[in-house]
Amino acid sequence: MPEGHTIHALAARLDRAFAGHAVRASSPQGRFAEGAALLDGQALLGSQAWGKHLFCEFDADRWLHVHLGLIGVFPVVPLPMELHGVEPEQVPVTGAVRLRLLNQTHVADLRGPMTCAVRTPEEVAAVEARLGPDPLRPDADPGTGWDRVRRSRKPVAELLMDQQVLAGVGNVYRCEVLFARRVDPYRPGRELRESTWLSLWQDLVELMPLGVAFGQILTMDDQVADARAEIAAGGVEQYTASLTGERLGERFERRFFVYQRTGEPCRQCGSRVRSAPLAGRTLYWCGRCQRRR
DNA sequence: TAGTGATGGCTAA
DNA sequence: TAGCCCTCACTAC
Repeated sequence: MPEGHTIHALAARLDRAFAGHAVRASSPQGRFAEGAALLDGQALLGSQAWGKHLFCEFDADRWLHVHLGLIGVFPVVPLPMELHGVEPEQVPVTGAVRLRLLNQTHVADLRGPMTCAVRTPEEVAAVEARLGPDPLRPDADPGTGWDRVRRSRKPVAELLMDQQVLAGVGNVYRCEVLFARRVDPYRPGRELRESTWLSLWQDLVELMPLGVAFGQILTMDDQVADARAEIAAGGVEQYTASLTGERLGERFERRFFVYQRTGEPCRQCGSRVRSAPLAGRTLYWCGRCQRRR
């Protein structure tokens, strides 16, 4: 279930479990045997995310590059006490594990990724150069995304999903922020005002860190307020650190403005939420609230 | 128990 | 545009 917030949280989890020490790497499935051999025994220096791409820096200028795609998973799990410090082959494997990272206390099994490769620093830079600004990165500049949007005839809902325009935004965030700002999803990028683009960007900058902190996408005003209050009270750091899998411990009820609410009444105006395919995924929107003005 | 669609996106055609 | 990665949650039977 990877939009960008998932990958940022994953990078932090990997670092908490593995960074700073040598890691055992293997490919139980066999499809990444050569790459795993390059990483095996090297120290993990640190992990970072750019949009939906995960980069883990190992010793000797070796970078693990992972993209989960739609169906990939990479849970980081504490080893049961009886398996602490055992040899890698003694830790049971279930299913098709492309890459396993293991140390004395944790195991991380990567399954079903779209991309799993060992890269050079130059190759990592080339991947990052193709990506647009990531609202979760402090160095991100929304202006580079706007340069593409303002010249494009494509619908804004398609541009929001284009990783060269914005890195890390997936189908949930695109539908929800377009609704929140009452933007017609079919409005061509070149007809969008810059102020509208910046308001969409600002919403993402404010909402996506909540996704990282709580492990789920939060967009509804009341849930966002509750999440912010919890962060202000200082209770979230421990909560985040305890997250291991993707769906463990959902703190908030799953609830959105329009996402996956086809045919249900719009929470704002009561008219039916509509849906249609756009850019390869199902777009959800309110035809009345998001009418072009 | 089997089938299906999904919070992606690359490659081949 | 179809295939693919081959997981996971949910639904129909």
